[in-house]
Amino acid sequence: MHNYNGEVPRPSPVTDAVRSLLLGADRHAWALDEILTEVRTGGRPADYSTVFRAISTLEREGLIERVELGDGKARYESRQDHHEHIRCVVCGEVAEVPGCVLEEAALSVMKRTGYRVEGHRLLFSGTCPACRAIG
Amino acid sequence: MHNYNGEVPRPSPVTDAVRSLLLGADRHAWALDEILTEVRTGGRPADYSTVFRAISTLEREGLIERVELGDGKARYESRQDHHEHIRCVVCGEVAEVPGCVLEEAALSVMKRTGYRVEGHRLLFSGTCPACRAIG
DNA sequence: CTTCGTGCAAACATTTTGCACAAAA
DNA sequence: TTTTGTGCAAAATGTTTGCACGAAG
Repeated sequence: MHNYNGEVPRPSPVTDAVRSLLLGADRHAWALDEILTEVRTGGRPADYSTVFRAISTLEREGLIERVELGDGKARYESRQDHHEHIRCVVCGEVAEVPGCVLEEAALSVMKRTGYRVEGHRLLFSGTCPACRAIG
Repeated sequence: MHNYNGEVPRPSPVTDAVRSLLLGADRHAWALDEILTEVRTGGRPADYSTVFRAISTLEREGLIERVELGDGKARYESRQDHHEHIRCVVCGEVAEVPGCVLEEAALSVMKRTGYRVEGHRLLFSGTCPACRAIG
């Protein structure tokens, strides 16, 4: 494929794989090791550092966003299709909360803090159905 | 001071200092190194590991809570006086958002995910007044 | 004598960077 | 020949644990 300058980009299989994974159909927050595993499962040998650099590029381009959900590992997800998360306090399983409940809260926050609000990240915690069934 | 059993607890200056810092008047989210610095500033030599263990104890007792605000460092704060945070995307400065805007969202989340909601953590991001003045 | 709080150092986990090489421009 | 994507290894950062000692019960 050609870019705007008519130049033919050099092939970058690992970076491309990371790109299509995070911006593809199944969009959610991926940890670095999960991305690596997924890329390798796709038949492509890849290195952690290469995945990291691909992620850094995507982040710099503003296509993805770093998310921390409380387990000490950074995750990354597409900046489109904004949604919140909920994590089970028992097993750590993370699910997504479709929709957004607080776009309208921004003004209130600005009044209270003086910050200009440009985004938010909301993490619910609770107990998932499976853990509720067990415990 | 005596406890319920009439026993005299052994003095634990470092742990006590951490305790009163996080549960004291100036309540906000503290990173481990900030806690260590603060304790030492208070005139008490202390070790990182001791602070860590004090934090672990407080967390196990349910008095404080681990919070991750996106800069790769864990923070801890009192579980009382619940509030949200907002972080400046330019300088990283973290401020608190007084009040809570979404206690009522829990039911909605439960309906959408099937999780029983037991808590939440909301992090706004934006630009703080100082960075807006500079940039 | 036993227990507990602490410091020191090392182990771990995760993220980030330096370096070299091969393939593509 | 120069540039870029990649792998390998190591550094850097932050969290957690093992061990020993000394002070308080």
